[in-house]
Amino acid sequence: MGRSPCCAKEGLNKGAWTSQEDDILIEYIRIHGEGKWRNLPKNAGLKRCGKSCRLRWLNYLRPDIKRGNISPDEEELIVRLHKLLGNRWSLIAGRLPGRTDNEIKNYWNTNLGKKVQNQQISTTVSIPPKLSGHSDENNFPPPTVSTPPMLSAGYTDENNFNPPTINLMSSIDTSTLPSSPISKTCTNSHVIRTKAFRCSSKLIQTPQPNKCKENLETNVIGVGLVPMDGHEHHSINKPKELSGTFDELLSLVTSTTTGSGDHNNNQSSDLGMNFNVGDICLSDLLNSDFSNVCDFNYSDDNSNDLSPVSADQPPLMQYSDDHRDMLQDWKTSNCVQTMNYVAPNRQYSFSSLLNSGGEWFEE
DNA sequence: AAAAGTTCCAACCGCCATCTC
DNA sequence: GGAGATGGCGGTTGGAACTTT
Repeated sequence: MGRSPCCAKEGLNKGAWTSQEDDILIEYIRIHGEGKWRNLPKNAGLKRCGKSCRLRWLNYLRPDIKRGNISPDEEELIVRLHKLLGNRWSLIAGRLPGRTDNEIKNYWNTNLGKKVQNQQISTTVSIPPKLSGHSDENNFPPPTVSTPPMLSAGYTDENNFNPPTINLMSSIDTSTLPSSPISKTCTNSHVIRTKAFRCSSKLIQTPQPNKCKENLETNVIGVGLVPMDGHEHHSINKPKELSGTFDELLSLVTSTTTGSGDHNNNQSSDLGMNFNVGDICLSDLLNSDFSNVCDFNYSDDNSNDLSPVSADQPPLMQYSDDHRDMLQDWKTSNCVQTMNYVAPNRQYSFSSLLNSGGEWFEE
């Protein structure tokens, strides 16, 4: 049943690699580059399965592998990413330069999994869902964050397309949340998916939304993350390729501990994972455990101020009539799919979008 | 000192998505 | 469009290293 093995197993070495084998593999890849794994053993003279060669290279021999213990910052980041992504180790590893998915997986299975499980048990038993600044008896570092990550890409020029700003603030204190859809979303969490998805870069266009036409200069499915590489400036009339990466989106969430959320630091090529909504549904992200990832502080004023506020951050969104109209537009149009909202000089927070109504994400 | 138990992690395995013909 | 090839992923395993008894 299923596929045949990737290679004939007869006569192949298994188990630990010898230094000679390592040298052969390194030398071969130095000359020929990566890829063609199936042919590599034969061409290189290795008695190994191609997959084994690939794994050895990726997990151990690659020159950019970072050795040594996982730092507390890395650990914290892993926890946060795992809350967001589940067991998608390769994606998590993509946020940790020099770390491999295998290493992170092992580290999780041997360390963090137990810690988190213990933490969750204790949380379930007696601890109210206050997620910031907690301590626990297992010495598990809490996901406290000193600086809220804030992507302020913004819009700089009507003629130069820039993505809408999404502000994701780290580490939520749900005890301050009003009883609102957002809090329900946050506390009723689950992990997005357990299986990695693969995406390819595609040009995606959607029908012009009726009401948003004035404001939507483009029709790009997604969260509107477009690399701000400073090289390519899109014309406002030009269909935009959805070239924002999942990595970039993650950087919004995870920038607090690593600084990787610096949006000027376009790392999209690092992960090489472009995403589109067909692959990574926004609703998936919303359903994920942002409650543990995002930092929202709500004012008690429920009037017009739906924006998250922070003591040391200016309001992320000035909720004006324009915004209310815009949000209404979004609700009544297919702007769920077209969130590349061109609004010069304005910033919209992700949470504000959330607050504007979960009904967006219904079909 | 040695046996037993535990932890850790490199490597293997099967499955799946994408690519290529 | 279909089938096989390929690459990549996450789950699992096996054994070395370490700790405890």
